[in-house]
Amino acid sequence: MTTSGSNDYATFRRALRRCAPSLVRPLPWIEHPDPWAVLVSEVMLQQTQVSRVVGPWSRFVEAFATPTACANAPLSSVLRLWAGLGYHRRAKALHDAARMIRDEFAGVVPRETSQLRRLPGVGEYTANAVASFAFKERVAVVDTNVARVLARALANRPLSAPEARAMSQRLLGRGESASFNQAMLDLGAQFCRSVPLCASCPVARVCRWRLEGGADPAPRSAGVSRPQSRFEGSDRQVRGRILAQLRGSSLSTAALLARLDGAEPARCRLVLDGLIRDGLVERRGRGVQLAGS
DNA sequence: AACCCGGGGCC
DNA sequence: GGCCCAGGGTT
Repeated sequence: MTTSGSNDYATFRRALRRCAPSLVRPLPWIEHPDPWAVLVSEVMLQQTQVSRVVGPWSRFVEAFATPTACANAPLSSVLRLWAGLGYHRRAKALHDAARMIRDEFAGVVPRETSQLRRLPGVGEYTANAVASFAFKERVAVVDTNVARVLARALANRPLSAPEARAMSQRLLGRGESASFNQAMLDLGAQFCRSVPLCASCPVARVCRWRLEGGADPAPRSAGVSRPQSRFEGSDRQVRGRILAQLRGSSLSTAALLARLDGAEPARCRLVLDGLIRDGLVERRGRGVQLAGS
């Protein structure tokens, strides 16, 4: 069988380390000294491109410099700072996480992945990312970018998520983890993209897919991210419109429905009920407003 | 395992 | 129009 030996791992590790300095992007949360600021960035970056996070992240960490400051604020304030990011349940989860940090962790972001995983909205990826980037714990971070790099450069075959995690931990070796993880993310984001840019890729000379050929071993997000349903005409789109309206001001239900022209009122009411169930919106008299106003 | 959750950029 | 994006939670 054509398994890749430890030699291949060492070769790739060296190549990555050599080009890592040229890969790093000047993003404000990289090497940021405050674990809270790192946690905020990682939650915002879930399924969201880097370019869309920079502005909201800066405003957010300025408004809430500590978990306790965020925890003491109403959810409505957090939702207003979330404008432009989407997936608003993340905003509530982060607010709830801030309250858990305040109440159960003495206001200090925990450093162990097992404790980080207890925070709402923090899954395996985010826990490992915070542990590595904020606390320099020796854990491998596997997101859609890293999974692509592993499948193409090291395996040259599709990888399951568990396989990708195991490979990444092995590739990490004993070296310092934060710069390794950052280099893997940057490589995946800038060269080993969904549509790869092999001609200019700095590790093309040690890439198994490049050397051996064959079909792309990492089509459609390398199996780590899942395909998403259509957005146009979806409930998600209506949810976004409702929250955009309520970010401006509280509204009577009638006024809200009038501002959602194009969507049937019956469906809008159901979507609104969903937002209330999610704890993002609350009723007030005959009207509705952002929760925690 | 399948489904839900934003929204803009890109082809 | 379809695919992508520093994923996580619920059923």
